[in-house]
Amino acid sequence: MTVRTRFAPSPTGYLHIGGVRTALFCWLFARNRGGRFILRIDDTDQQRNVDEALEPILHGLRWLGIDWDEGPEVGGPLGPYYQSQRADRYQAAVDKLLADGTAYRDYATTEELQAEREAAQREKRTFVYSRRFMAETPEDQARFEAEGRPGVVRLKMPREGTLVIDDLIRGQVEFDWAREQDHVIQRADGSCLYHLASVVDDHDFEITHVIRAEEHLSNTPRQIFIARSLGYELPAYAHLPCVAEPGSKTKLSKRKLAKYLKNRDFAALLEHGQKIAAAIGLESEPETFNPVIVDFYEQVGYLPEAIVNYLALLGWSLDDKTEHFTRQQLVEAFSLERVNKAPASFDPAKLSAFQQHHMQQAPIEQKLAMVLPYLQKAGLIESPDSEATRRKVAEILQAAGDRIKVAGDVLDYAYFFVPDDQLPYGEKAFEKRLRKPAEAGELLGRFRDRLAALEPFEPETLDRLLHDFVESENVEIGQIIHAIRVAITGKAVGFGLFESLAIVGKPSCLARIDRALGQL
RNA sequence: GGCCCCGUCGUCUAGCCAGGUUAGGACACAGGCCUUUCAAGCCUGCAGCACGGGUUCAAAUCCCGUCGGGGUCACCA
Repeated sequence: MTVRTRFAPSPTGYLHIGGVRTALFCWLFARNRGGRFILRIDDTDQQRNVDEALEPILHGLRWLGIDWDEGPEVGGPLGPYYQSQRADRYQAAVDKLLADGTAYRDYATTEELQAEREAAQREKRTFVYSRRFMAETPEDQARFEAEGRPGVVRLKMPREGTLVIDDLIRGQVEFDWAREQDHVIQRADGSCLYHLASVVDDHDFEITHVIRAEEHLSNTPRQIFIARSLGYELPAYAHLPCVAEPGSKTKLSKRKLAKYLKNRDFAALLEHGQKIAAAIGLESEPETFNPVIVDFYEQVGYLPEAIVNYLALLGWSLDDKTEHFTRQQLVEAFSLERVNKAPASFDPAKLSAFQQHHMQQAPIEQKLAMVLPYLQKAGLIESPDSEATRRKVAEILQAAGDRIKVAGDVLDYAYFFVPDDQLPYGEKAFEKRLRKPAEAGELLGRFRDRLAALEPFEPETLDRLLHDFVESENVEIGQIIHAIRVAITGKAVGFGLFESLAIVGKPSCLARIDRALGQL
């Protein structure tokens, strides 16, 4: 039997980090078993523009390399894959349920239902609908309709016995049928609700394993009831623990950004992103730019491999030591048996660590491709295709080594691209390294003259030059080196000074030193 | 509140099913080394079986209870 799994997002306009973890596990399981991964769009309740709201979700999944074998844009033999286009299938199911007596037409008003619910609460008993307005005969139906009552279709749930669900992750879970509600499956206007639609689609799409978040565990009895009533073979169920807030066990939510900002690591992650967004002129309001949303990571220049690796380890592990996986290794190693039951909280610091690790592994060519768009968007380079630009950026990347953690970090090195007369100086650094030390100006002036005569202008020759200089001047290297760095880069920190000077080039180095000296 | 689920360092986790480990790893944090700065790297350290009973020669592991946390209780998905 071919394994078939599905991920069923609603078109909400964004891809949530918790949602993508669910999608990833479904995908990994299908790929591990040589099966198919299906994308289904749960748009039964959508008024808005579905295509527009779906686009970021499809884009995010693609970016992460979570590809689907059937679904939007790729089609498939069992489509359509949009619930909004499958109304006839749901109607057929409702008709069958009605005919078999496992569902009924109900004419209770919202108020009447609410009254029953409150009464039950007062008497401290579990609410179950009295079925007072259940139409058992065509006569009942005619009467209720004559009264002008709106009718819906409800499930006629069993009122005794227990259900045992064999969950692949949680083991056997028991429910009392008597506590399950007669849920509405079809509204008065004929539209069908999620539970009915989901069960019908899982059957039609031949889903073998329903892998989803824990929040659906308590929905499972009614879905099993529907499936059984329709004579469907049940899929296997696997309920994943939820992805929780940083430092908590509560489900991660897009809306609680203000709360998460109290977490130091989370705040640092967002702030880092905002700095990059600002430099490339990207809007960064929380609706769209937010570490709970996958887009954020693409926008600031994370590696999809790093996100996937981190997310895979949120609730799953292979053993006691393996942490770093390639996509292929994950596919080979993944199994539902090793998924945890307890919620796993999202740790921004650990995500960053994975990003750093994967970035270190990335070849320079890949980093170059990642980084060029940022320089271009920031207006620092004209064309990313120019050979001279590529060579220069590659040199910077080489010299920067591990300092560039996300692609957007390349903007920390904007000083290699700005015109000499527009180089911004860090005020504190300039004060400390150039203005305050009494000898800094004179020393720097004399070093400038040596620099002017240097040929060739390379890291090795620069290194020798400076060491000769400090020896002949009889000063400590610390007395001059910081002054040079600030004069050339405007900053107190950066990668190797000699590489920096060589990349800036002799004419610019001299111009920048002259300008700094002029401001003392 | 009812029902369901869960509980090992601050966080992600290994170990639990088949009882015997100095309870292992990673991130974070602290200190050190390296060093022209910042990173990186290397070394060291800090820190955990929620609690209480029971079973047993022996319990993180099996059983019972308590406490704590989470999910869910829609004509949302």
